[in-house]
Amino acid sequence: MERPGAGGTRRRGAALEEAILRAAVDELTESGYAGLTMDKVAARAGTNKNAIYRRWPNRLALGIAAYRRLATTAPLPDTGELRGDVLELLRQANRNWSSPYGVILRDLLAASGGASELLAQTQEQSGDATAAPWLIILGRAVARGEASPEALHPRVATVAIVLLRNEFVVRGVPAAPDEVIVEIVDEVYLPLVRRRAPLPS
Amino acid sequence: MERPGAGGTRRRGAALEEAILRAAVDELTESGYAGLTMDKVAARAGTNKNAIYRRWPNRLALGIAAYRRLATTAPLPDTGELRGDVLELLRQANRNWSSPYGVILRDLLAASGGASELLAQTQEQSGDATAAPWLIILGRAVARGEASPEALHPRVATVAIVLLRNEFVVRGVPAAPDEVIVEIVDEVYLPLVRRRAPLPS
DNA sequence: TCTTTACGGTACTGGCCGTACCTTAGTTGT
DNA sequence: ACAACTAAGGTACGGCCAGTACCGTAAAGA
Repeated sequence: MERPGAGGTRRRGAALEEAILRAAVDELTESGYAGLTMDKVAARAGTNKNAIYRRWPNRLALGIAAYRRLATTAPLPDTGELRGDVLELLRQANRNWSSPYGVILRDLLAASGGASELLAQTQEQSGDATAAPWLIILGRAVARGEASPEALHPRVATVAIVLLRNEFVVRGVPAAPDEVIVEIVDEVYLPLVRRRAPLPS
Repeated sequence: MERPGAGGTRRRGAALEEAILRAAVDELTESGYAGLTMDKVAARAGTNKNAIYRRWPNRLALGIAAYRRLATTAPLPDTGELRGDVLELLRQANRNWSSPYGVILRDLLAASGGASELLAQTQEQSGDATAAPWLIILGRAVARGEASPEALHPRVATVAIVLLRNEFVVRGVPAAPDEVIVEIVDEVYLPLVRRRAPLPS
């Protein structure tokens, strides 16, 4: 459909792989994972399904490979104050998950049937990758005396982002309103990490 | 395949609907939503796809109707102590979500594409239904002086169950280990609801 | 008994995944 | 320069499944 230098040239190897992947990414963003069909990708890349199946074993693998192209990493905020950092991290995630990428990610997770050996290292997976930025900004907050050292625990540190993710899991597609984010921060997260209450009597 | 009184009897109306739904439930528990095909349900109910499509517009609707049959409600725990109640509620949810039902629910949620008008009132949806039991056991805890009145806020009250749900969303199928539940309770939930820290200087 | 309703049977379209097989062009080694 | 190999292109399937169409026929109601 769109061979570059039309005529005799026949693409091979990396060039063709690149074209396929680019076509898959386009299909994914336009039609989502449900609309990602092997025939359409092949047509769009100006090739046929053979070339795809020689590189990826099935549709899911292609979908995941294409998704990896979309995953972006934003720089870690550093506003000098814990509340600002937390709000910014949450708003980044909110934007990201409410974009088409978030929908695609959910579909891929569903398609891989929970047993996400394939998705495994797609960022946001593996827990560590999720926890890392939170531990960093919390570490800075502890140094400033804004947070208690006991908060430097993955389960505690990631509470805010987990609550936000829940909004997407339970309600569907659209972005969480900013009030929700503020509420998570002020009603839950900051009270939790600031100073832990002593055991009662 | 299994008409009850074989021979001349032809089922109609409610009886047939019941048989279809029962067949769909069986298929759903045996093969999950992915394995729920209209042909198999029809065969299993001893009828054909027409009878199904006269009642439900598509596969998803049938799947949801069948799922509703599986959703069970457990009685609210009342151990006389907040920690015990919380642990019990979480363990109930853990059992439920790690059973086949949890997998099916996730598939249905994914298939309805976030816009879950259909799933809407399948329990565990609509927020209120989720928050209600937590507000009740927290209310008792507040009366006993075990928790702070500020904790009687849906966002705060449901933190524990949301964190547990996250375990299922991020990691896949299997049950969360009991240590995770205990950690959620002791590291996050109880510190959060007991006594809120005052704003720092 | 006669009419209406809805079930049963069957066949079909259309979409899509994944595979097979063969032809042809580009690449590599000699 | 030529041969041998590798990988792309073309095309045609098989199989599965959702959803639709049509028709004969049993049950329910008047």
